[in-house]
Amino acid sequence: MGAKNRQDYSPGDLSFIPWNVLGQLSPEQFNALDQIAVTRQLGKNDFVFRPGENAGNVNFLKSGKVKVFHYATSGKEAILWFCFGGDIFGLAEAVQCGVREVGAQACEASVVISIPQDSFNAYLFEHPQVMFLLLQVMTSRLRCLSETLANVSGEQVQTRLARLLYWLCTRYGKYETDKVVIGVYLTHQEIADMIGATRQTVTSLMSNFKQQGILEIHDRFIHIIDKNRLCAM
Amino acid sequence: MGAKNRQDYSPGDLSFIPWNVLGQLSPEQFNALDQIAVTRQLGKNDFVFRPGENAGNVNFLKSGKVKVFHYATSGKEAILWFCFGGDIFGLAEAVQCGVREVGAQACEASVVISIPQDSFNAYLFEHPQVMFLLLQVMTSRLRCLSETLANVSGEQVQTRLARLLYWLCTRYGKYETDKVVIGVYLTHQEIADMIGATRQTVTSLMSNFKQQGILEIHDRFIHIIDKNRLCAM
DNA sequence: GGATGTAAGTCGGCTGGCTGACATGTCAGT
DNA sequence: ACTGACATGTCAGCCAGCCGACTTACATCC
Repeated sequence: MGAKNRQDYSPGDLSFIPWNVLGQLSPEQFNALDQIAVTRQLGKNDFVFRPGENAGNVNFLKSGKVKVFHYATSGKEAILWFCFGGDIFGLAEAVQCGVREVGAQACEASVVISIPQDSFNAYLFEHPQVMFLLLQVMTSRLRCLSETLANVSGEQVQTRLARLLYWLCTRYGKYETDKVVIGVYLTHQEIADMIGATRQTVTSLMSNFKQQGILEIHDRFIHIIDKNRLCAM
Repeated sequence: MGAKNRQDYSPGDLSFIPWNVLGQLSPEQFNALDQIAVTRQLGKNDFVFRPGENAGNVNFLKSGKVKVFHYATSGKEAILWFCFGGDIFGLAEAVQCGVREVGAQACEASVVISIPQDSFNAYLFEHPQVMFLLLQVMTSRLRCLSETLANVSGEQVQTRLARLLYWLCTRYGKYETDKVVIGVYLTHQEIADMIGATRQTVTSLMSNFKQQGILEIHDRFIHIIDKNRLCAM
């Protein structure tokens, strides 16, 4: 079921359960799902759904990048996570037939498939293996959010940024000789929204990290030079 | 499956899916579960499990009160939620065979049943209805944590406290004539840990609320007099 | 009774990080 | 080449809320 054994696990390594759901389905499971799905093409900044809408379906991201976020009353948005190829999103409200509390917005051109809630639930009972996989993915996200929450409510901004970068390394990092390239492009604003800080603070902390030789920016991508120093914070 | 219909739902009302899992099982489902479980009696402040331990089992709370929390490096603890009769906890790590990232501690004398991970997974495949219920509960908690995260990272402490009190009303409130009694006893420190603030700040804000006539304390229990004013914040 | 422990209440001082404002750099479209 | 849109970089001012320290009020236990 995609669970590696215990040796692969290190504290804070939340990629233990791959979030890519589609990639973990058997061809038969995937086809059955694909048949009840509707495909949607999205441009940059298009919404898959907005907070307040009625939730009638579940979504999978075939390609692109989608952010799932939550608005505070102040208008500030908290990014819960980014979805990449194969990720499921919008399950929570669908499975509970409620109103969307979060929004999902494409950060770049993306392809999304949507499945009506009822057919999806029926599908799950026909494929208990998939239901179990989803349980694993959801609990994995729960752990991830728990950790984020503990960080935001108990750590300084610098620490939170260091943690986020470290986490991005383990989840989206491409390892090269003596450095790690974070394979996703994030703006300072997005980073700020992920750690509960302001854009300005992120900018200045990133400059600090650059000066300290912890990281470098090339082609808008973050290269982590000294992962250990990051870990120490 | 315990899902009420849409009319019962109001924004922010996260009690939509009851978290009480045991109470939603059929007698047959419960007995099958009970047979593979080990019962444990816990005194006040006993740990069910601590952060860092290997997670080999899933727990249900039969009676009492257990808090699930996450330590920050500073030693500060973030309380993720409280568990009451029937709640499941410690599923995340068990289902992923990992190390505990959170701790679970009894706040009062409690009775817990524990089920080894392997037998529990087998049980789930034999009872897909229960697996689906867990998926609902987990996604419900995911929503709850998402909301908390958005609050902590985007709202003032006063707002966060007001939100927490409001949420406690809907989840644990006993409605009496023109007031709501929050049916769980929480110390200021615990409240602070739930909203990412300090004990002192909570104390002084609670005094404010008392002076404003929003709430009263009787026998250590919080009575909400003016729920609307709370809601407005 | 006294001792010990835990929760609640109060206050002054300090500071991390937010606010707002502006300058610079870069890209896409016309 | 010009324009608009968006990202990054920088800085002064300010304040919400943390920190540390102390007091009071109840419990519980010997």
